[in-house]
Amino acid sequence: MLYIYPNRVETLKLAFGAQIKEPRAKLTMCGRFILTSPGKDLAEHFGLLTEPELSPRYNIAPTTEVATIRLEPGSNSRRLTYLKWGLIPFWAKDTSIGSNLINARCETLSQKPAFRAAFKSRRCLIPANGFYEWMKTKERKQPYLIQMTNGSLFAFAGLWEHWEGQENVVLESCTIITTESNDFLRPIHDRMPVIISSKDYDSWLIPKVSGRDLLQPYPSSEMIYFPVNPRVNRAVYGNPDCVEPVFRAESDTESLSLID
DNA sequence: CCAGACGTTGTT
DNA sequence: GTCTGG
DNA sequence: CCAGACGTTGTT
DNA sequence: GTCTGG
Repeated sequence: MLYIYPNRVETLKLAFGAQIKEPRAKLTMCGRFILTSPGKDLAEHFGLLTEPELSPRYNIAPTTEVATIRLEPGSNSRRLTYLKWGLIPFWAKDTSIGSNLINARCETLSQKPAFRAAFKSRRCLIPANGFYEWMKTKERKQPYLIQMTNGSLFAFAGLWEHWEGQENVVLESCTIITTESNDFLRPIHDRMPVIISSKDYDSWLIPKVSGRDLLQPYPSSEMIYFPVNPRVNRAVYGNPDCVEPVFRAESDTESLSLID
């Protein structure tokens, strides 16, 4: 029909009536994070009974399995399990909706059909040592890593779901809740993931508490961010140099050079 | 009543 | 499953 | 979140 | 532009 090779972009613009846009310099939302602490540290931080086997992950992407902390059914002990990132509601006919539900707005959790049930009774914590945001310029997408000032382990507020497909296929999945940004991140973006203070872990996980009051922007004073190696842009690339700080030249035409 | 959506982010 | 739109 | 695909027919 | 896969 209209797919002609050499001038593919121009052809597609014609095909889809695309407008030519000038991207603006602005950070986008959290859809990628890291978990690098050893299992021993997670066990300590979350009070796990057994020490999990973990290898550091420098580029955790949607649709992959992520480590989560949930309450053991029937008890209040915490357990680490892996869930697919991208929530699949129990009523979904197939799993394709999941990749759209990697985040959930905290303001509407109790109204949205996709999250309402999970918000009542299926909460989790998602351990992380940092998350990525991207600055878009005309030339490139520059990733930034956002962390606690001391680089320590923390936890996103999450929800999870149980889904059953045909032939006994069972899938458990999760989503990360977002809220308005704190003062530190607001100038560059108006949303950020909800981070739960360690003193509030039980309040979040035990669903008898409403939990609404915990879904606040985390304090600015405890956060830092810096530009990192753009190799992290590829979701399949997971080497430690993802978190390598880079010095961003003022001019877009200059290449990036490493600090240190 | 049935059919179809059910979500976020970002743009314009 | 449950809500909205027709 | 970003990267990469984005289509059909037929045949080997 | 918009959807899918990671």
